[in-house]
Amino acid sequence: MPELPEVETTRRGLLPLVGHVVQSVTIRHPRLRWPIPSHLPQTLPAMTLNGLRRRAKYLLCDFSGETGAGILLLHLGMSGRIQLLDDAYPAEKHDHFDVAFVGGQVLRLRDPRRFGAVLWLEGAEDDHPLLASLGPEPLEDGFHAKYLQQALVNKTLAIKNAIMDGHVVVGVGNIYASESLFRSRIHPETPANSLSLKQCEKLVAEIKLTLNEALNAGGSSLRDFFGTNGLPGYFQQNYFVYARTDEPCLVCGRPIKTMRLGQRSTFFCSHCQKARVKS
DNA sequence: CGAATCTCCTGGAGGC
DNA sequence: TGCCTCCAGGAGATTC
Repeated sequence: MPELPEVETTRRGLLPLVGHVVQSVTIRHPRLRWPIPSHLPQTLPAMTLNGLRRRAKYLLCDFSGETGAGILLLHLGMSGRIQLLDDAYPAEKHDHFDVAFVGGQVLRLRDPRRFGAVLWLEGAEDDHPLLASLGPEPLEDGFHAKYLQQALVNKTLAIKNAIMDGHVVVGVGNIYASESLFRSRIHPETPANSLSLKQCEKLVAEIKLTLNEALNAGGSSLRDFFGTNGLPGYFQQNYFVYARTDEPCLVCGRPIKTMRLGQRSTFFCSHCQKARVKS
């Protein structure tokens, strides 16, 4: 379950590939969330990787060559991981996709549950349906309290579901939704449009803080993250509520509660997070 | 429109 | 040991 910090950590880990030229592409199991484009082994070789960007949880790899240009879009789904190998040692069971570069380095996608994606975009990425209507990046200045409150107008759904909606803000997954709401002392069921501006300020600040902490943890474990036995940064984090059902709240000591919200497990402290406001 | 539900997939945990 | 069921979850697709 890579969240935004893991995707960003992955991006940084792959930066050494920028400037390198593709040697070959191997597709072992094309059926991810969508089929991996079958033309990639013909299209990508001889192209140069010009840059690596991230939008939401998508990795955007900019390629160009004499035959054209495009963006290789990668998504890790919930079990995906990208490794940067010094050479193409034998692939294991869930290693579905390789991009080998001149010089021997290999970008390898492993994704047991195959919720991830490998797509090829040509033309302006903003026109692509997956990217066109995304909300702001949570760590950028465009995500602020007034924006959030405005984005939640007319939304009566639970705030936890609202901040996990990529049209409101991208990159807040199930873990950090629960965590940032606890840290904001907002009950996850609170109707989204009932948050005060002050609550929006607090929530925005805590989302940024939580993600930045995870990013720092991920960054510090970069080597491990790319190793075979490494744990992603988020496993190193200490959570206030996530996956701590019945354990004592780290603030008040009462047992952490869990509930289903939008088909997702949700963790909170019923004492520290005030019951939802009736509207 | 908004909101809720369904869906993809496999590994791991728990029950018997 | 083996088999079964349940659960985890990102986010687009579908339905109401």
